[in-house]
Amino acid sequence: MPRSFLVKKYFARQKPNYSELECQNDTSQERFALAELSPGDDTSATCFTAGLVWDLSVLPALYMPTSQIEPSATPGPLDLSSPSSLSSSASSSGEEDEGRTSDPPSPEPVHTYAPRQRMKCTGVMAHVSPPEEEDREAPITAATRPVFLCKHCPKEYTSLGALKMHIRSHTLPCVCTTCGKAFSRPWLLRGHIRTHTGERPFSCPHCNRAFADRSNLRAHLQTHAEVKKYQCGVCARTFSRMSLLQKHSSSGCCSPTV
DNA sequence: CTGGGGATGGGGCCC
DNA sequence: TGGGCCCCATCCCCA
Repeated sequence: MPRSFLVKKYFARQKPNYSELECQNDTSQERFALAELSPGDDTSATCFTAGLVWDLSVLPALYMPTSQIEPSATPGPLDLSSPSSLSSSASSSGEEDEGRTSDPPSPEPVHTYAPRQRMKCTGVMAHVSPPEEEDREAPITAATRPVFLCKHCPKEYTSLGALKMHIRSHTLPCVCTTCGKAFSRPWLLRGHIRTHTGERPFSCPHCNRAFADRSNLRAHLQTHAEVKKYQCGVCARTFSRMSLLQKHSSSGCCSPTV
């Protein structure tokens, strides 16, 4: 269930000093440009793409030996003087999203509370796992299929694409020009930019309340539902969010969950 | 304490 | 193969 258990837990818990987002794993050789990313720092190689800032010095560096990373090869400061691009293009991309908003959540089955097995947050992968980690389904047969290892953390992937996607969560190449916060994916940044622009392209058909994020609208729609998505297996009470159900369960209505 | 909004992360899927 | 998006999930904060 928790998909963000791997990295950057600190991200949500504490408002990070974004200038410290560099290499939490302290792979001392690996020095990604994010270290230089601070609000207003235009010296890092960044460029605008539809309101996004891409740190071009990061991406190519991911997949080459550090010895090949040539600092001088990174493009010099690009033209960052497009202040209007932030809000305007952000809204345009938001409008793209809006075009797809219209599929309201179909009637979804009510989920009874059967807490899924929480993946162990060990950060230890199969090939280095102690034997007791056999709870991992589908044991990896390292001998028969390629394994792509993240050099920032112990995670491993069976496809390069998946690994590249994962590595972005370390390098955070998408940087907000307003506050300097970095994200792993462009659309995450777009969503973040909406917090600056106030754009809320997702509106509730029931109450016209607007949201900047589709997921939040979806959660909100649950509040309109008579029967909510998450149901207590003991008292049959329903909740709009899993977290509420979990609170409910752990607060004594039902036998405490583990 | 509960319910809900805001913000964010990541895997999977589609093009 | 990569980018974009969907969907689910989580955490924080506030009323």
